[in-house]
Amino acid sequence: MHDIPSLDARSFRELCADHGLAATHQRQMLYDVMRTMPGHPSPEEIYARLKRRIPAISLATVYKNIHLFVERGVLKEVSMHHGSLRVEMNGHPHHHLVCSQCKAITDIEEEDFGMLPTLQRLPGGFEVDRYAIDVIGICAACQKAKSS
Amino acid sequence: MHDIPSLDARSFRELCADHGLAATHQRQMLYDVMRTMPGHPSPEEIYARLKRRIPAISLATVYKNIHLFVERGVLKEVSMHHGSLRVEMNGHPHHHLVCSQCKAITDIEEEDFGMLPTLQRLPGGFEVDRYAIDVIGICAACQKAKSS
DNA sequence: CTATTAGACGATAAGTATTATCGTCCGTCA
DNA sequence: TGACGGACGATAATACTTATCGTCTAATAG
Ligand SMILES: [Mn+2]
Ligand SMILES: [Mn+2]
Ligand SMILES: [Zn+2]
Ligand SMILES: [Zn+2]
Repeated sequence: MHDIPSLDARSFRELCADHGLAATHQRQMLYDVMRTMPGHPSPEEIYARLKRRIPAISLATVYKNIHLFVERGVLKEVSMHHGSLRVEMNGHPHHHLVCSQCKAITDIEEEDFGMLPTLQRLPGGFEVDRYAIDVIGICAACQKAKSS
Repeated sequence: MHDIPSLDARSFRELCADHGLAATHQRQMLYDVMRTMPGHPSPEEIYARLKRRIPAISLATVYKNIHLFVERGVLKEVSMHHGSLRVEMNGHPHHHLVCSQCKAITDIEEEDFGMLPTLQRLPGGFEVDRYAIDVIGICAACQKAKSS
């Protein structure tokens, strides 16, 4: 278990430049906080942490910039099965195990997953970017709870 | 283009009995309205149609019974990429093409899709029910719009 | 037949998540 | 040193959903 190193200002500026964004202090702190949160944290959770670094930050700014990051392709949205906005901080290509009981979401790396469906042709010329696969089922914890 | 035949009261009673639900008039009309709506209609859209048949119906009743149908397995929830509750009325096993530009969602039948991923083993004994696959990309309309 | 009771319903208040608005501030560049 | 445009924070507003509660209804027990 090693800490995720902080992104330095230089690389963050580059990241922003690449995506046509102004590199503000709030954005860098937001991005950095998100990078260090595992799983798929909610805007509120992100906001709570970010506030420790920038007490004056506003929740609206969090929402605005998460959306901005998603629009510009810095982050991917992964809003399924939650009641709120989520973004993907796991950089590896991966999919999700979704427990239909407790709604828990677990990452599963693409390489641990088996083969991808090989799609030959698509209706009306749909241009594929990627596959997002949810494995719906019951997690181990909920199985145990049910059988008891 | 042929109309979807109305579900008769007898079969609806059976359906409800199978799932441990009281077969009320409101529920039958709700189910019947939903059956005849293509795609993934929102609660509001369903409510609007249902109101024509039962002017006194309440939106709360729509929500309550959609949730009930989902809980009891009469319907499947498919809340991805929308800002609101959606259920799947397409009975065939299928997946979705999702345009990342305009957010349009199109069904794609499982058999038209290619093979399913063959999952060997699952982390910690997750019990698989089904796969929900979203093909993320750009729809034909948005491609045309972009290139123009 | 009543009386009882367990949902089911409709109206509506409340709650959550999200977005829009707006006044202000700050860094960049003429 | 202004002027400008984008970003920020506060907060009002919105959209969606759920909780509450009084009433109704259909089935059941007496
Ligand atoms: Mn993930
Ligand atoms: Mn569908
Ligand atoms: Zn679970
Ligand atoms: Zn599109």
